[in-house]
Order: sequence, then C-alpha cells, then structure tokens
Amino acid sequence: MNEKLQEYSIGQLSRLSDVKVPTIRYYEQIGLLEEPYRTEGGQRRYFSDALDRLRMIAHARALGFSIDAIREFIRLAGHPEAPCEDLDQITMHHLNDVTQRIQKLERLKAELQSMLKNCQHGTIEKCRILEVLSDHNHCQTEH
Amino acid sequence: MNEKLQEYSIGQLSRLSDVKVPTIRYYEQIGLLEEPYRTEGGQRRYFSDALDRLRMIAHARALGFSIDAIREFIRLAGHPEAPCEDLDQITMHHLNDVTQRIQKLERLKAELQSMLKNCQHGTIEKCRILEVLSDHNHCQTEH
DNA sequence: TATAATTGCTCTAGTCACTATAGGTTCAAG
DNA sequence: CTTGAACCTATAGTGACTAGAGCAATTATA
Repeated sequence: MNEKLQEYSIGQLSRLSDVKVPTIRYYEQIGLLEEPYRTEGGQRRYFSDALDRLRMIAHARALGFSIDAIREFIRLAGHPEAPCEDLDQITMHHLNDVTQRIQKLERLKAELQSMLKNCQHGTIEKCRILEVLSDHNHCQTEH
Repeated sequence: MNEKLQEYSIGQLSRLSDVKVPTIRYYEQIGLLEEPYRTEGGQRRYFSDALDRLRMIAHARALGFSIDAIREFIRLAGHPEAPCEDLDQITMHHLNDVTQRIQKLERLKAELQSMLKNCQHGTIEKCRILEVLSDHNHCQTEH
C-alpha cells in the first residue's frame, strides 16, 4: 500500500475541481488559496486539502458569494468554537441580495414581454420598442 | 418668450437624467453619445435631444441591456425604414437571458434558504452552512 | 469689480473576477 | 535523449463604470 500523500499538479487540481488553471493561480495571488510547495523546477504541487478548499471556493462562487464573503468564510472556519452568527449574517445578507435581484429581473421580464407584445412587426417607425426605451413613463413598474 | 434653445451643462444633464457626470463623459468616449458643442472655455453644452438620448440609454441600462445592445438600438433607430425584426430579435434574446437568470437565482435562493433553515445557531464547528459550502452533494439542485 | 465657491476639464488608474497572450522552462513518456 | 505537453511569470484586456489628481472655467456673493 502506498503511504505517501497524493500529490497534484495545478492541471490535475484544475480538472478535479473544475476551476481553470489561471483562476487557481489568481486565487493564490489574492490570498484565497495558500501557496503550495514547489518542485525543484518551480512547479506547484498540491495535496488534497487544497482540493477541498478549492472545491469549497468554487461552490461558494457558484452560489454567488463574493470573494470577500468567501474570505470571511475561510476566516470563520478557522474559529470552530465561535458562534456561527456571523456566518448566518453573511448568508442572510446574500439571500436578501438574491431576492432583490430576482424582483428586479421579474419586472424587467414583464416589460420585455410587453415590448414584444406591443411590437406590430411593422417598421421601426411604428415599433413601440424604441418608444418604450425612450420614455420611462411607458413603464408599468419602477426600476 | 425665449426663443433660444435650452442649454444644459454636463452637471445639469446629469441631474436631469440621473446619470453621473463621469458616466456621461464615458458614454461620449465610447460613442454612445454624440460629442456636444463646447463653450469658448471648453465646457460641454447640451440640448434637449442629448437629454432624450441619455434618458433612453439610462432606461435601457436599467432594463439590463448591454452597451452593445444599446448601440444596436441606436443604429436601428437611425434607419426607420428597416424592419423591426432585428430589434425584436435583440429583445427576444434578452428576454431568454433574463428568464434564465431568474431561474438560476431562484435555485440559488432555495439553496440559501435551506442553508439558513438548517443552521442550529450553535458554534461554527457544528454549523451546517460551512458544511454545505464544502460539499456540493448537499445541494438539491444543479448549479 | 474682486474674490470665493462651485463646477468643469483631461488623464490616469482602480474596481471585480477573472481570461488571454507572449515568451520562456520543466516534466514525463517513449 | 528527445519530444511535446504542461508548467512558469508577467502583462494586458474584459465590461461598465468610478475615483483621484491637478488644473481651468464659470457663477455667486461681497
């Protein structure tokens, strides 16, 4: 049996995490990922803990958290005994953000649909799309 | 009666359109707004047509259209004899985009809500938020 | 009319979260 | 030992602005 720790090159880490190679280097540069050890030739070599963290980062990004929020997650993960209120706060804040974005987009969707409905498929002169775009008062909703 | 055309400084235009001064200059720079005439001292002076266009741009931006899409609107508006199908196409494309963005955000919202629901308000160590972040398999939906 | 306050000017650099490119080096397979 | 893929650094580019420095012009007040 192999007792040695599994090592990964940056390319392997990329394939395993679905994070692009330049992005991994970028995360290292901004301090999200620890600097890994290097081979004699200067190439990065990672262990599975780096993979775990990278997956966590990728997942949080996919969930829409900002880099700063992730930085905070990582910081909090280093204090397992602390209460998780801060964690809650960040998540709640993000949820509010997402909810607002959805509302905005719903309004936009309604307006786009009405734009399409109102277009008589004639020439631009008669097309209300430009009209709607030019005149905010045509809007049914605030934005 | 004042027969002279109303003139606006960039600051007045900004207040009337709710577009910030540097943004107006930026729009001019990228060719969305025509270069206005200048006073002897070199300051920009606008007429109401610029205000109309700026409002149109601001409105389209608020609706989520990209600068490129707006450029396209302006181009099409300059050819009123052309069929408005192109415009329709842009709008339709945008509508699809918005619909997809909404769907994605709805999934995200559900995920965040379940994360918060599962939080036991104890310590970070036991908090499921970090757990969920670290393990994609906790997710009910794709993202 | 003098001065002060405000607004304007250009130019450059910064934001976010990457992505792309150039030009060179190291590694692993055959 | 050679070849070619994968790696390295450094710089610049993306979109749509935003911020700052260091001046100049305009407008309001005394």
